[in-house]
Amino acid sequence: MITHAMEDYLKAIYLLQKGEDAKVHTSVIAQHMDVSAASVTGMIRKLASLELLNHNSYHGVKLTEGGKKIAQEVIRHHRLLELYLVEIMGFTWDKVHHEADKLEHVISEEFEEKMAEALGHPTIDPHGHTIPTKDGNLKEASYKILAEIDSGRFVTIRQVNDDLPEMLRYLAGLGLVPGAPVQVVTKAPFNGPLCLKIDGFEHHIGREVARNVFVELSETQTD
Amino acid sequence: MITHAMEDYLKAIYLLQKGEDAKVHTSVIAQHMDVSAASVTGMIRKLASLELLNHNSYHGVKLTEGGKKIAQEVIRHHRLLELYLVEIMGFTWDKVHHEADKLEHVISEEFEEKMAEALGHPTIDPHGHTIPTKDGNLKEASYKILAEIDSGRFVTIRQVNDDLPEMLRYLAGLGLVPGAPVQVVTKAPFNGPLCLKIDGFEHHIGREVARNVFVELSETQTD
DNA sequence: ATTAAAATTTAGGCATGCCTAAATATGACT
DNA sequence: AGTCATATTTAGGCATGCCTAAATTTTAAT
Repeated sequence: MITHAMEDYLKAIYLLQKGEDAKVHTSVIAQHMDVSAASVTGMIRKLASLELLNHNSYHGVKLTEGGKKIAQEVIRHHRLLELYLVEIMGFTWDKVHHEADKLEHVISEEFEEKMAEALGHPTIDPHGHTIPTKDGNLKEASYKILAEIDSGRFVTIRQVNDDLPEMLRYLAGLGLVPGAPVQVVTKAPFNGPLCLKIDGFEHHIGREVARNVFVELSETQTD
Repeated sequence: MITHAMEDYLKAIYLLQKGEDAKVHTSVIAQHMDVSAASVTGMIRKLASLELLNHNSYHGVKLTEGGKKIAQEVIRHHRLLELYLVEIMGFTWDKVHHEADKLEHVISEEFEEKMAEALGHPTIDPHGHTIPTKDGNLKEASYKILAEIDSGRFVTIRQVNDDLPEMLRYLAGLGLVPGAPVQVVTKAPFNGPLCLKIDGFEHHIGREVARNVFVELSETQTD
């Protein structure tokens, strides 16, 4: 029996397991899930006994195909829910992460299908993350971090971190949402703020925010 | 902190506490929730310590105002969910009880409000049960049991039990849904079947089914 | 290679919520 | 009032999932 806690761990490990072969360490999981390292070790033992991951003691874990499949299903639930809550129910994009975190564990496959149909089988959630397909395909596009873009470049916003409601409200107020074209006008030194031209207006945002926004370089354009 | 299990107990006790002052006994709760009597005693102790109910040892329990309030909120969630799943998402009415039983504990107040708005602040769920108002008003109409209606009488279907998916599919196939006008043509003796005239056609249903359907007497009519 | 710091695991504990078996209280009948 | 069946509670146990503190392993630095 897969419990909600197990699903949460599998999801976290999947998302932290950036490189396909990279091992994920206990401490990283513990920090991401806000539990003690000892708790992570305990859960790892349980998941390993169910062959949902392989554990190399003291050297991290790696999901098996079975573990990956469950993680992808949970992530599909989560991202479909986020989009459904925004598009169909009228939630603002800062509230949906928390709501989806609870709902993702309890909805049925039929609920998932009804959402997918209502949304026209979407591929991207409100924050720009790829929605895994039903058969478990998840190719996360790898975008660049806005904070690391050179000044002068033109970019398109592609993704924002979804778990910081206040930051999401701030970003929405600036127009920094997926799809928005933006120019990095200047970057102040000593980790200073970025000056961005968004929709014709200049805004200054700190590096911390800029590290939570992911972009794609545009063809250089003159506007 | 109110756990999901506590919410389930409070909901069950509320629904079993038919008369306003009636005590609900341990064994009745145990049977309704499919757990042992000992488990019920344990949970009762916990709920009593939180002053959500009063426990008169060996003589049953009675919800306090606080306990009632929580029960009503859970029931409001459940019934709004059932209607939302049917009306907005396109579920059939036999599937929604199970889905709502899981969702009712995890949705936010905002989720509840969005559903109520989308549905136009409804008062009745797909099976004919009253949806408590936000301020906790629940006047359950008391209908008559179809099995106990005298032959010859005209009735309107008002309510059906929502937790037996197969029976719900059967009833829907017959047209025995809330709002349907029906005549009890005959009742076979020795707990035999009822002959009903529904939408011009005669159908024969067993007593067990007829005990799960609740009706209101119509003005006697000639049709 | 030794040692110290950091990461990880083990050990033991706690709350929740379920169980079975045993003890106890209630209520109905004689 | 005494007896017995039934209902309820108490006692003790188990799985889950978290915790802290102690022991152990790894890794990095000298």
